[in-house]
Amino acid sequence: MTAANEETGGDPNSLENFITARLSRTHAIVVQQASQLLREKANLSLVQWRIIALLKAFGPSTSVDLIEYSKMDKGLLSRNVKQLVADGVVTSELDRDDHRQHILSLSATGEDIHQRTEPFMQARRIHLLEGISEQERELFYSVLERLDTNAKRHEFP
Amino acid sequence: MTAANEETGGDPNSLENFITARLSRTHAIVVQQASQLLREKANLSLVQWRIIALLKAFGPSTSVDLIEYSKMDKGLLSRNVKQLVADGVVTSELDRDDHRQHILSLSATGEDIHQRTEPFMQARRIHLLEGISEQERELFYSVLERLDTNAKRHEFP
DNA sequence: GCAATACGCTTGACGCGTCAAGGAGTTTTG
DNA sequence: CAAAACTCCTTGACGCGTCAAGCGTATTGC
Repeated sequence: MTAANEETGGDPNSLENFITARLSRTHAIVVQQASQLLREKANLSLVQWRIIALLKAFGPSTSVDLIEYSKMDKGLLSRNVKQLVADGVVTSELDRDDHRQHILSLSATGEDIHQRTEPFMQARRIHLLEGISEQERELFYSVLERLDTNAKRHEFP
Repeated sequence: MTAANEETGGDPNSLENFITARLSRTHAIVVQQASQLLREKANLSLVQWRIIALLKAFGPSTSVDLIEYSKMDKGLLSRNVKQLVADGVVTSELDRDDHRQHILSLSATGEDIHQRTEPFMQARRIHLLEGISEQERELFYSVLERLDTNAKRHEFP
């Protein structure tokens, strides 16, 4: 009824909790570190930076495109795009063929920001993956993928 | 300047973004699935369930103990404990030696809830890890750990 | 023994991320 | 060609998770 093993960091029933909690923790650390870097270097949120990176990579896109690429939430995207447009980083123009949607592109400012921040983010990625071999990374991704599908497969029957 | 490879799922610059985004995605899916299950079966949040599981595993503990075990945030813990106490799941009594802290334990109700939900959560874990060998899991954890330390090591110099 | 400091906990405020409702526009269908 | 159904996007509301301020209590150093 008393405390368990404290020295090992203590994973009692070894455990349930564990894989999800473990994932949560690393996720939090990594995201936080990225966010901090972006805030320092460019005063951008991670979401905003992702939008910029997506537009850079895929070129002018609609919201639906970006959602397809990144799987992010409609609402989240909408709010962040709004901010980026207000800041002059992204331009938004009505699609003349379909007035429901807008075509988003990087402005000159946006391109500039991307060019300035990209090196930092690249360095960050390299740093993050330090000591992890190609092979390990592959397996890591593959496990993530299996977790995805296993979790989805269980969404209520 | 145009769209990249759409068929493969499209990771353009292959990428930055990618490891963090990838982690975010799996994290979100797994957490969401767990939360849903808990809400259905016991009307508990994931955080609440973790607290219960920790108290079950480690026995009566203070908030500081729980934070050490789980690395969760003070505030988050405080709010959730408050709720659990209000619901009669957890009992909180003032430490007679140190009036700053309370000793938290599972009530009979709490024990009961744990016993009822544990099997579901265990099944979930097994299901989640299906198709992932012991060895792969080990490596997965080890990569997570390296990501942790790499991310922390980079927090601003 | 009493100020200064440290600790445990609570609270308020904020950003992220998700969901659901609804407006404006487009396509389908009878 | 008009009603129904669908699509794109915005908005409001909510829970999670983090951070910082503050209150009460313990401990330390003078």
